Amino acid sequence: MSQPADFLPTVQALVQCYQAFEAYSAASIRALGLTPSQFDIIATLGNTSGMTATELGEKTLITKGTLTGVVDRQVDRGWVERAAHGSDPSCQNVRQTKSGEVLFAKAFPAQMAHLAACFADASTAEHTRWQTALRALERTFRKEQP
Amino acid sequence: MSQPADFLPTVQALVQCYQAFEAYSAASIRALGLTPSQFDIIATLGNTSGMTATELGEKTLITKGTLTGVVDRQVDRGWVERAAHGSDPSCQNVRQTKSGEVLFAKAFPAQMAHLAACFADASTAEHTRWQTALRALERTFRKEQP
DNA sequence: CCAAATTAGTTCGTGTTAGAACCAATGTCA
DNA sequence: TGACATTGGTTCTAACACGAACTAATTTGG
Repeated sequence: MSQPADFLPTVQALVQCYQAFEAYSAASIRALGLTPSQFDIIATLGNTSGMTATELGEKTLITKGTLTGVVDRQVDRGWVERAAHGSDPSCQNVRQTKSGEVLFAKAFPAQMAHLAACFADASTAEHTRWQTALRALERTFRKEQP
Repeated sequence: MSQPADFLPTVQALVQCYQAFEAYSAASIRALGLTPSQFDIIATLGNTSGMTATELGEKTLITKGTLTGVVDRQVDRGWVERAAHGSDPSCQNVRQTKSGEVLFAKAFPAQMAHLAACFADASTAEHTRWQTALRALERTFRKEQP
């Protein structure tokens, strides 16, 4: 049986790594006047013709109850709009407005540049190692789920 | 210069891995009738004679503004208390009550057992790989900070 | 010895979060 | 065709979350 002494360092390393990423990433997003969730929506909707709220929730990992509010606020700001879904009238199509596209065109490259800066001297091999390790660890957490 | 195509998969893997951990971990914490933050406080304060709010915030990575509210609610529930700090009267000593200790004694082992379950067949070598990768990735995010 | 900078906590405003209960429209099956 | 489950969204509640502004107490400098 696995002991806390074995897995706690792993869990702590994961949490600290994620927090470091969050802090680094959020700093630049906030500098753009956005929250992380708002950026997430804008980035996901950018260069698409919109999608249903359910789809948007799946891609951004925001639950549907939360999504209603996040989208509401973006509608208020005029960045996205809810339109009727072509085929299925019970769905809606959430998509960016012109002003949302302008914001996307400014914010997305800025954020990519910010992230690129800290990865400037990471090799391809290193990225491969990271991805392999992270995916294996993710499977560890998922395999126990129903 | 680093391209999004290089580092985005890494970032996505990190976020998805963390989300998987959060979901797995939070499920069992909620089953105990606690929130992740509440558990964090209880676990950090367990088996100690208390600490200052600042110290508690550093260990749990909860910012001080948030911490006031989280501790308030635990005081209401009778799990922790704010006492005067021995030496420095401008500090306080946040510590568990008897009832908090009872909760810790029940909740902490339960959560450790839950985590142990998913790590049951992870080798020591695998933990080492994970920790090495995560710490290197964390440094990547921190080295750019002021 | 007093003014200015620091430190520990609280308060406040805005926004995010999960989950449960809810509603309306659609689909299923007897 | 009519009860019934399913699906897509919204609403509600309780709890976090962060940053900024604030208070009170302690240091530090001159």
